[in-house]
This record gives sequence, structure tokens and C-alpha cells, in this order.
Amino acid sequence: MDKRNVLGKFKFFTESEPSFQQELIASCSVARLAAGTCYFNEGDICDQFAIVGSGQLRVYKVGENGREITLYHVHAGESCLLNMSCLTAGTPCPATARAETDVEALVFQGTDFRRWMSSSELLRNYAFEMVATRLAGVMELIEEIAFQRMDQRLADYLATQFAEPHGRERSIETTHAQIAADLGSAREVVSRLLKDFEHRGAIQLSRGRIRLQSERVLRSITRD
Amino acid sequence: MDKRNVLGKFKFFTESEPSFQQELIASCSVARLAAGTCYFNEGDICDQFAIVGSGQLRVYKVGENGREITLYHVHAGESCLLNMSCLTAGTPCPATARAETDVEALVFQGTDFRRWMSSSELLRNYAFEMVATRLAGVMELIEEIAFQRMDQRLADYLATQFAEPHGRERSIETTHAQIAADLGSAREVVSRLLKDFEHRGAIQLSRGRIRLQSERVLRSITRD
DNA sequence: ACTTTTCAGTGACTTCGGTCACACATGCCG
DNA sequence: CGGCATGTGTGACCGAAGTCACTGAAAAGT
Repeated sequence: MDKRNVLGKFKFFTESEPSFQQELIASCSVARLAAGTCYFNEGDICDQFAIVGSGQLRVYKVGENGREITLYHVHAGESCLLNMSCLTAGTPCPATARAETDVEALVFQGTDFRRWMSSSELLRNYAFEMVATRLAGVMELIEEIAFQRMDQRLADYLATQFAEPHGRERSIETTHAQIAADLGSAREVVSRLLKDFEHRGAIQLSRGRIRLQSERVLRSITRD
Repeated sequence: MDKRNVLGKFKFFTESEPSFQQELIASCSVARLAAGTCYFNEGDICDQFAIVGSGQLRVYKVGENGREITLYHVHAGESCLLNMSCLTAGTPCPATARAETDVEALVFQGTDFRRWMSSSELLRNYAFEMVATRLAGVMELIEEIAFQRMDQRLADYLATQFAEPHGRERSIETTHAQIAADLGSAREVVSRLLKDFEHRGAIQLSRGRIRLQSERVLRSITRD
């Protein structure tokens, strides 16, 4: 993997002085995480900052009962809000991050990152933009879990998944248990609702995959 | 209200060069918000940054049904995460903020604030620390609403309130409806649970006020 | 071709919590 | 004093969604 390819996805790199670009390239190292590996645990103190080159991370909370809820995903070309926040403030991470697929990432040392945050306006802007974007997502999430019913949330979830690039095929590969963990619910609940959606003709189910049948019907569930 | 008194509560001010202190003082204006006044609405674009000198703001989300849930409060000597984030990134606010009591605040122009974020390491550190703290709170909130029962959440809520300085009297002044809005629940639910707590001897209820009877009993509810 | 995992489907049951519809109680204010 | 607004107490009810306990299917491993 070429470092430049990865960094090239970030404005704070592409628009920087060549000298700073050199420094960035020289200071980072390539890390590989196998699917399922933990990137950081709740309570950890981070001393590295990572940007994802390929694959994706899932950042989530675990309840005592063992149920999980996904806060957000970090895709290729993105970085993690909590990672950044904990690193700059030196506070423990309030959640857990784990590789969902095999992940390649570029890793910077905390001291470097903090120094650059002082020196590079571009990096700062990137950071603040990221904070704002993720934050909005997290606020949205709160509203959803506080006020929306599972069927709506599930329908929204599916709509989002189908809209994503890899979902172009109008079909997504995941298990009901996965979805339940994303939504913070139980597998059986998700299974039941999905079956219901299928009966209504919105989707078509098979083991490990959900195919979109009718976007119209799915959307009609979203705003019942 | 003396600007210096308010700014004196912030490290980014007290530890700054006198010249920067002068600039801060000169550039801010004093704003007063009557209780109930809106500071910003969901969707607004902020172009000011405020720090609270006295009173408190409540930042919350509203669901379509009209129910509300509090994300966090901004007390005297604090500032608002969303305000800062939207301002620096220029994104619309993902929630609403309203004065709970009469509020006095110092207000800075967005352009000034952004400039200082570049020039002052201290201000940046303050900002990042604030992000980290609030973020941890918000993540905590997500875990709570996703996985905890109302009785636990309510008990936690009370415990926190009683622990606060003005709660030293072991008594808090608020209505059941207020609490319901904080927790994102319905008034009747809160009333029922409170009555139950009273029967168990944890608290004592009267109109507009809740007195702490036994911290031990209250804590025992927290970890049932 | 087997066994073993991993997924999915489903009925029965329970419970939390939201909603409705009230009855009071408290206190302020004209 | 007699309202009127605001807060509280409660019973009845209902539905969403979590849990338990299974049965089968589909893959994967050997």
C-alpha cells in the first residue's frame, strides 16, 4: 500500500506544502488489522492517530448485558472522532473500536499529531470538520434511539446501506445479528421485522444477504 | 457583570498573555437571556461563540411527537460543544439550546473566535478538552438510553442532581415534567417511579421539590 | 458424506414504558 | 374568596420489543 495513495484522500495532505507532506509521509507507519481485531477498548488512553486506507472500523458501546450499539463506522479515507479527541485531550476513550474487515491504516505518533495540530491550519480544519460531521451523526443517533421505533430505525438503516457504493447491487451482505448489534437490539427482533418487510415486498431475504425489492415500499415504512 | 470575572473562570484566559487578555475583553459583548429564551435552534448556523457567566443553558433534541431529551447542560464557567463545533466547521447545529434560568454570557464573533483558534494554543487546548469531556458525556448518554431501564436512569439522574453544589441541601427544585424532558420520557412514567422511590424511603416528594431521604437506598436502586 | 457451526424463523411469554383519562392538590392572583 | 394555572397521583390499557426455547437450513470443515 502506498502511503501517498492513502494520504491523497485527505485535504489536509493534498493542500499542504510539499515539505509538510514529506514530513507526514516520513512519520507515519503502515498498520494492518485483521478483521475482528480490536483497535482500542473503552477506557484506553490513545497515543496514536490513525487514518484508514482500506477496510472499515466499527466504533461501538457495550452494555452490561452484553448487547452492543454502533456509534459510527470509519471507512477508507476517514478517521475516528474518538481517537482524535482522546489523543488531543489525553482522556480515556469512551467506547470501543474494532476492525470489521481487514484494515490497512496509517498511524501517527501522538506527539507528532499534537505538534501538527498547532502548526497546520489545514489539519485543524480537517479535525474540526470531522468533529462536526461525526457529532451531528451521533446526535442524530440519540434522537433515533430515544424516539423512534425499531421498525423505522431498521428501515432507515437498510435504506442507508442500500444507498452506499458497495450496495449499488441493491443487495447487502450481513447477518441479522450484525444488524442487531448496529442498532443496539436483539437478533430475534431484527429477524421478525425483516420478515415483515419481506412480506410487505420491500426486500428479499436469504442467508447472509438482503436484496432490495422495492425502494418505494421500503421508504413507505420509513415514514409510517 | 464584570467580563473579567467571567473570563477568569477559563484557563485559556487566565494563563494568556496580558495583551491577548485585553483583546478578549475588548472583543466580547455581554448578552442576557431571559429564562426560556432560545439560544440556538436545530438547523441554525452559528456565527458567535458564547461562554456562560451565570445561569444555565439546556441543549436538547426534540422528537416529532414533541418529546424532548437533554443532551447536556451548560453551566456557569462552561461553553457549549455544539456551538463551538458548528462555528468552527460552519455546519448547522444538530440540536436546540435554550436558557433554563436567566443567563448572562459573553459573546464573541465567529471570525474572532476562528482567528484565535489558530493563534492561541491555550484556546485550542481548551476547545479539545471540552470536546473530549462533552463527548464522553454524550457517549455515556447513548449507552444509558440504549441499555438502561428508566428506573436506573432516573436514580442516576437524582444522584447526580443531589451531588451538585446547589443540591447540597439534599433537595432539588424541579418538576416531574422537567425531569421527563431531561430523560426523554413521559411525565407519568417519572411520577410513578418517583412515587416508588418514595415508598422505598429513598426520597421525599412535595410540589416542585424532591428531598433526599436516604442516599444508601437511592444508590441501591442505581445498581439493582 | 458426515458432523459442526453459523444463521434464520417462530411461537409463547413478559415487561417496561408510553398513552389516556381522569381526580386532586397547591398556590397564586385578581 | 373563588377561580385558574400548574403540578401531582393513579388506574386501565396497550403495544413494542426483549427473552426463552426451540426447529430447521445453509455453509464450512474434516
